[in-house]
Amino acid sequence: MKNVSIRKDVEEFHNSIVGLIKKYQFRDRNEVTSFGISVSQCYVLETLYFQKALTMKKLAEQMHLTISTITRIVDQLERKKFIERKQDDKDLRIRRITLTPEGEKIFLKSWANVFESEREIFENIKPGHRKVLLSLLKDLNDSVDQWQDTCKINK
Amino acid sequence: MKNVSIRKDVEEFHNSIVGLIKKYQFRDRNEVTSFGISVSQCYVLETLYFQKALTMKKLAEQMHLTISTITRIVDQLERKKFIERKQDDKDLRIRRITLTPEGEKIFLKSWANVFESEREIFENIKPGHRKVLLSLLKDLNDSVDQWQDTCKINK
DNA sequence: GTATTATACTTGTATCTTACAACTAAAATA
DNA sequence: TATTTTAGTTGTAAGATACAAGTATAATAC
Repeated sequence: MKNVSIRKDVEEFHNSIVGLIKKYQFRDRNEVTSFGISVSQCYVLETLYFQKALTMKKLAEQMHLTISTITRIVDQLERKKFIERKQDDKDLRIRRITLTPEGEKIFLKSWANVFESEREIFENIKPGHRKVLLSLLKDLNDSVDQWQDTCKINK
Repeated sequence: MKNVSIRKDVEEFHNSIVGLIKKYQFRDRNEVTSFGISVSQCYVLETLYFQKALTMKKLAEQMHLTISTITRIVDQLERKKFIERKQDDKDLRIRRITLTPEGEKIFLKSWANVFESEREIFENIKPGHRKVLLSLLKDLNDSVDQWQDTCKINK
């Protein structure tokens, strides 16, 4: 009986998560790409906006992508002059990626858009539930991190 | 003061959502693709498993993709013999997509995998918080739907 | 009852996404 | 100094996605 009910819960959980992912991917494609950058490109700009001068490796970790994938995205952004690759002074293997002023500008523009929709979505949630939601989303993020860590250990 | 605090909340909300999306995409790429199907393909199989004989249009709506994208994914799955396109009896324009036995088999296999990880993630959440999380995730889904509807009206 | 319009889907094309394996260059270690 | 490890790039290949243009069928309009 206990097992059946948790199974139902996990199913419901799964459906909600999958639903959110599909909807948010759809939202991002529509809200971001109108600014001449792709969704992945925007994520990289966002990451660089909040954490300056990251290496390719750090970027890959934060985006949950391989370094080779990051190389391609960074290539695209460099071609568009939105970021710069600079060699590290001490360790010549390392690239430090930084936003250019244009990159910052385009990011803020597209971000304003996304932020506005995020605000509308968040404000559809009953005021009394908002803080709880934020706290549970944080827990959920931690929980996925934890799961990923135990996965790595098993491999 | 009120505005500043809601702005902070929305930022936190945004970060949690983006974090979840990246992590879950990563999870899905790794858990699903080892079975010889891609993530999108698996989503289509899942949708068809729970709702038999959908049309291309219905599939597209549920996946939040265009019909032309669905055509490509369904092409791939048909080539692999995991689904069948059948013409509707009454309206010859309409295709009804159904899982083949092999399609059902491969879906259940990959789904078992995903389900297991979903269970682990869900069980990392404190037991007392689980029901609340489920309920809030549902609210959040509704909220995104609502936002998308108002978007459509404005266009 | 044909002519027009709308619907359901497919195809051509273009760009983005992503990973793996093989490579280069630099640093660390033995 | 020789070997191994680390950081990153490139070749290659498959998938993901949309838009616009096309085809076939159904619905509507007159």
